[in-house]
Amino acid sequence: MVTAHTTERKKQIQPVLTLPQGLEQNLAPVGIVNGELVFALPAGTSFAPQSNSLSQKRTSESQDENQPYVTKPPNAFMLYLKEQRLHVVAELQCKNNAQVNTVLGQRWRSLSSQEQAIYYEEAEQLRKLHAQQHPEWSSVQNYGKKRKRIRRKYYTSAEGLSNSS
DNA sequence: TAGCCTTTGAAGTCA
DNA sequence: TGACTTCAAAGGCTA
Repeated sequence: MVTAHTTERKKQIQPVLTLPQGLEQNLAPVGIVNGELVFALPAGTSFAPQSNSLSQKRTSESQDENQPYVTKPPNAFMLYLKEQRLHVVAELQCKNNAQVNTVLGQRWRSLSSQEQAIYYEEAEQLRKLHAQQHPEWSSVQNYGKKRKRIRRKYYTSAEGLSNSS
């Protein structure tokens, strides 16, 4: 199931879960969850969250253990980071994420509670959706796997098609 | 090439 | 119940 943001919001938020090209147009909405259209993926089809090559890699690693890797749902600040990172990178002319994230942390704290509430609400919906999709999942399952990761800076649409869900 | 840096928040464990 | 730990994103940097 994939949630698409179709409702108007005070602040435009890009979809956190981005479908590979060509797949989105083949989907039909199957319902509405929290005011958002929910799509069902075709049988045997999975997708990867945007820029989630790492998750895809983790999935393949975990498949050795017959345990599909389920990524932790992002919190409100993570959603804010994802949305604003490119703006700050362009603004600062700096791709150092440690520095960029420091700036975004400061900006996050300077946001009004109303502005932050948009992201909290978004994160809450993603948590609920995640809980529906993976009712048995616990964040503890991912402990100890982060530092075993193999990082790849880029991913292809083909990679994005083969993530677990 | 694996892991750190850097941020906030969620969620889990433990005393 | 509070303190603590780990992971979520992300790409440059370091050993």
